[in-house]
Amino acid sequence: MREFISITKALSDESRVRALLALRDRELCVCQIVELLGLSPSTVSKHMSILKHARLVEARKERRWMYYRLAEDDAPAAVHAAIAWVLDVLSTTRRIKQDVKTLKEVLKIDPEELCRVQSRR
Amino acid sequence: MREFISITKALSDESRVRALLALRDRELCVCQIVELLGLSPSTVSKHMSILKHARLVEARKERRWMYYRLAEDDAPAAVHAAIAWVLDVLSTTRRIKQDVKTLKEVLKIDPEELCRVQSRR
DNA sequence: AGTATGTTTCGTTATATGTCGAATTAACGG
DNA sequence: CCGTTAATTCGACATATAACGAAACATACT
Repeated sequence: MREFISITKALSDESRVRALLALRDRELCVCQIVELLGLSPSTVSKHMSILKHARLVEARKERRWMYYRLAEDDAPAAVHAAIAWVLDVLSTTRRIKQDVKTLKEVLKIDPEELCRVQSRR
Repeated sequence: MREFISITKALSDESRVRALLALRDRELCVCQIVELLGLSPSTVSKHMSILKHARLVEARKERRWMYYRLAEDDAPAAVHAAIAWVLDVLSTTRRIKQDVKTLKEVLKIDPEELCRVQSRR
């Protein structure tokens, strides 16, 4: 039950759901998610840690960057079912389709360049 | 997206999830759910209205009683998928199995008698 | 009409959550 | 080492949520 509630709580915020769906096709580093959502790095970091505690995403640190990706096969069955449900229900919504477009632009920018731009704001 | 978040928010509270699962096999009136959850009638009423707004449950008034039941076929696909997921993940948990037992006892009591007992507390 | 009963709404309170900016930590580059 | 940079943690604030009891509402019984 605890595990289930941690999943539904994680999925009960629009920004977190958008972040989760953004990881559909590839991993992303925090600054890329910051760019997509338009939130502060600290807020995004908090969101990602909530998704991670729910085991919906996994993380990997490489050099200075933290990469997040969707949960893989070692995650609980409840997590896989949740992800499948989210993808099924939301992939075709306006908001998520817009995010796909935005992401395409974000991915064109070199991550180092992206972080540098953000730190100047 | 709005619809989806209303579903996940509804499912992000343990009492609401327990109430939802209690409706698995039959409709229940508010006083029966009150008895199961051990919360005040006003709190249970609020919970049920949140489940109803998310379209996870439907309501029917008969005489003095308000009966709630699981959403039926006319509900959105996202709702059905959510209910299927919840049932699949939680039916076998300790808490829910205990609720099934408690419910069996509650159902033995005539609803009128149950309400009378509650109003004396 | 008047009273009892089942549920909901309202007002209040305590706790939880989302957000930011500042401070801190971790990793790299000179 | 020391400064730079990416991310996280901390502290603060505003808003949202879960809970209750009191009041209001709706229905039935006499």
